[in-house]
Amino acid sequence: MRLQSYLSKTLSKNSQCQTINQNNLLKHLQDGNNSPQQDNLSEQLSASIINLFICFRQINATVQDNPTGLGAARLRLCYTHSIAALYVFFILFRLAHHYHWANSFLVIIDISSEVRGTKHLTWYITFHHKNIYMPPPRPHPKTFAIVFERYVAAGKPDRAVKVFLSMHKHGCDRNLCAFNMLLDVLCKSKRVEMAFDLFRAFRGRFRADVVSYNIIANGWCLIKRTNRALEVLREMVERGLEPTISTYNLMLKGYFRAGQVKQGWEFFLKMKKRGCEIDVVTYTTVVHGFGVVGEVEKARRVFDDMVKEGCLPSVATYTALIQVLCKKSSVEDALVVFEEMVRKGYVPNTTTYNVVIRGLCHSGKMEKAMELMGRMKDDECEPNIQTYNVVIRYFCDAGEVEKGMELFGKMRSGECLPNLDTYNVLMSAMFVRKKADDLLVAGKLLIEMVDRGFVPRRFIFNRILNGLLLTGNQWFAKEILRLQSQSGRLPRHFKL
DNA sequence: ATAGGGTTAG
Repeated sequence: MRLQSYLSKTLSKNSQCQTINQNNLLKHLQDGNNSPQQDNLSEQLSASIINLFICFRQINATVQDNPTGLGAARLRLCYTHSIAALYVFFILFRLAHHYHWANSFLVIIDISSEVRGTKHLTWYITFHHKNIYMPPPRPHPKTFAIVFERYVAAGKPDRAVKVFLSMHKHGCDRNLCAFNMLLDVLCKSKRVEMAFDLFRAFRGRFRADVVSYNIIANGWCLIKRTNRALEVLREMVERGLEPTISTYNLMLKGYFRAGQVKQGWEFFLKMKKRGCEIDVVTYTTVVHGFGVVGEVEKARRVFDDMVKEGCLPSVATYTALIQVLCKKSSVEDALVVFEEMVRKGYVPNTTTYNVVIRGLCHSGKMEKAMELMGRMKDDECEPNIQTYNVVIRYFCDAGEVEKGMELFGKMRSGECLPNLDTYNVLMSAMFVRKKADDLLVAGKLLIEMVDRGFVPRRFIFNRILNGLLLTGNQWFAKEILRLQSQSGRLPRHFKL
């Protein structure tokens, strides 16, 4: 039992864990009910479990000291080892003297639904409420936002509504805030009609405020129905609610998104004429809006105008302009603006860098892109998952899989861990080359990603299997097949 | 506690 020896070793070494009764934990592992088959755990996974174990202790400790500030870095770590996180959660759950805090629940619900779908969501909430081991008796309101979102993403919006309506049974108020969160989740998933019906039915009861109206108006804008959004705004005014600057900004954004550039521009002029306090966000929206439809000159003009009118551009405004130039003009022009902003004392952030780096990659200037990536640290922003994914993708497209792998190696050892996309890009690149060694590497990547709780698509498995069988690597093929069956991704009617 | 500008390939 490798896991057990791991645990006892780490527990005796790590002072942070000594508050936990080792015997208790080991006994739990021995009777093993309810826990995943621990014999099948790979070494790496066992190590992650330990890591997670420590994490959860720390999360709970942190929350105890300071309920508002979570150990964000620690939390992020949990997300990269979803399976291990679930496992640890349940081990701790079974310990009589251990209890989870509301925030741990929040994290675990989020993780569980990512890995297992919506199957256990209701169970979690019910359990959360009833569990006598948990002194802070009410779930964090944010937990509900996550549950709403997961149900809606799984195509079960009515379940989300149901949970909302039964919130009070789980120890949480059905208040305006929760109502707005539900509306927002529905709107963001483009189920605006449903949100609107709900809104109309309950707006009196929950005393809908500016935020509710903004959410609904924004929802109509998201599905490009600006007329409906406008109606909502009118209604809002009729009911005596004063629109805020963000109300106007979202309307403006809606026009540009719907391709109604002319209306958008007129709306902007109207805002000016009526003496709205136009802010940077407004200008940024317009610059970006013109950019999307390819009106480089107009975007530039607005950018220049704003300074004259006494509104300084922000980093986001610069980012918008740079993106416009990358897409519709040339990377060189974009770089000029980039350097100009640096000269003026702005500090580009990760998004700005990502835009420039993407532009450079797109026009084949990989060295320059790498140079900028190195520069990011000087500006105190680290490359994030998007940065890595873009550069790796373009390296792979150019057939330089090694360079992609090099970056991938950096990711694994650093703060920024690969996601599903990263794995997919790299593995696809390996299939293109069809080298026997590549297939081995791809196979290892596959094992690693399953370990981390990602569920690879069926065809990825099949491709690797085909490749391995063609190159005569029967043994490895068998391993992969076993993995495929464990992830529930076997071909239909297939028996091992 | 809830909304609110800038990043994603073909």
